[in-house]
Amino acid sequence: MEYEQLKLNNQLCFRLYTAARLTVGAYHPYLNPLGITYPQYLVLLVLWEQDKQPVCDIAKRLMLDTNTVTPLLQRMEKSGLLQRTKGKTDTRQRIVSLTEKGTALREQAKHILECLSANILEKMGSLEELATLVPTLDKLIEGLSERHIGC
Amino acid sequence: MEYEQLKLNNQLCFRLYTAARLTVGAYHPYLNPLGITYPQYLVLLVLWEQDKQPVCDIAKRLMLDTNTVTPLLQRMEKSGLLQRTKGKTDTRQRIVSLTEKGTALREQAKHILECLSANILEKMGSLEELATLVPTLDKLIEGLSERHIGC
DNA sequence: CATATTTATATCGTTCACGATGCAAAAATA
DNA sequence: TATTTTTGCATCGTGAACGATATAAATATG
Repeated sequence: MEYEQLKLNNQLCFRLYTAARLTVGAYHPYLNPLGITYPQYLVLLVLWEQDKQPVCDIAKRLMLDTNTVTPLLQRMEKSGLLQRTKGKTDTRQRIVSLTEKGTALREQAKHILECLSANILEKMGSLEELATLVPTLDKLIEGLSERHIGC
Repeated sequence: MEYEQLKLNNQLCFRLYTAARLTVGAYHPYLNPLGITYPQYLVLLVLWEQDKQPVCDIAKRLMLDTNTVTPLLQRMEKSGLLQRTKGKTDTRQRIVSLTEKGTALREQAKHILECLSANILEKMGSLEELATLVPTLDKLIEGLSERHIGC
């Protein structure tokens, strides 16, 4: 079977790609009413944990480059979720801070994961099995993230 | 811990999203020289398994909608990898068939997975561990794919 | 102190994803 | 057969991702 490896069903990456797409899609019914997208939700998660971070730190946290994060933040600023102010010690930096609206969303987002979990539990039977993915995904991510994002 | 669930590190979806991004990114050094992107590679995988399929079947196989697949195929047609001809029995259909160029790429793509595996093995230590992801990802995908893509 | 390098962010172009919508052909139903 | 519904594909708009490149400020080096 010379081309056995070239079968779609033999490819882990396709599964990751699909699982990620579908999982992000599963957030849509919950995020759409809040007026945010999944990547925007990720930014909010980071800022809810700690407000007032430079673009760079947010990017590092999300393992994204600034050329992805900057426009994302600009859109979020335009929709009133956050503000970007010039850094004081380092004027190159842009400090991102939540607005009231951005802060308030936390309350509404609090139950998303519960709802989602219940939803998936119903469809998959078990949540524990999903939890087993975590350590391996973390190893994979660590192994693949060796491209040094500057900062 | 009222907001414990809203911590980035507690979220499986973020891991899937990141792992998928990084894994697709790992294909880049191999696909870029061939002049194709990862989604285009997926289309080729499908067509290499079976040539001359309607758009719909390809979309179903990749679990994507036609509004994603159609432009993808159009770009691939423009770069000479495939052709889209009107179906004979059903004139609504567009039958997608590989060109010589598209067929020939299979030979060059044959070793990508080996190289990639070696690469990841070096960074992660084990490939078996990655294989353990597969059944769980499949269950997750099946659970989440209940939105009926027409066809 | 002057120059070179690095760093933080931004801009641009291309390619996905995907919701919404449109349209013509096929199939189902009246 | 006439009409409705479904199906297969396409188009449009928006928001990511990401490679390449630019710019100014900070830092390192001469």
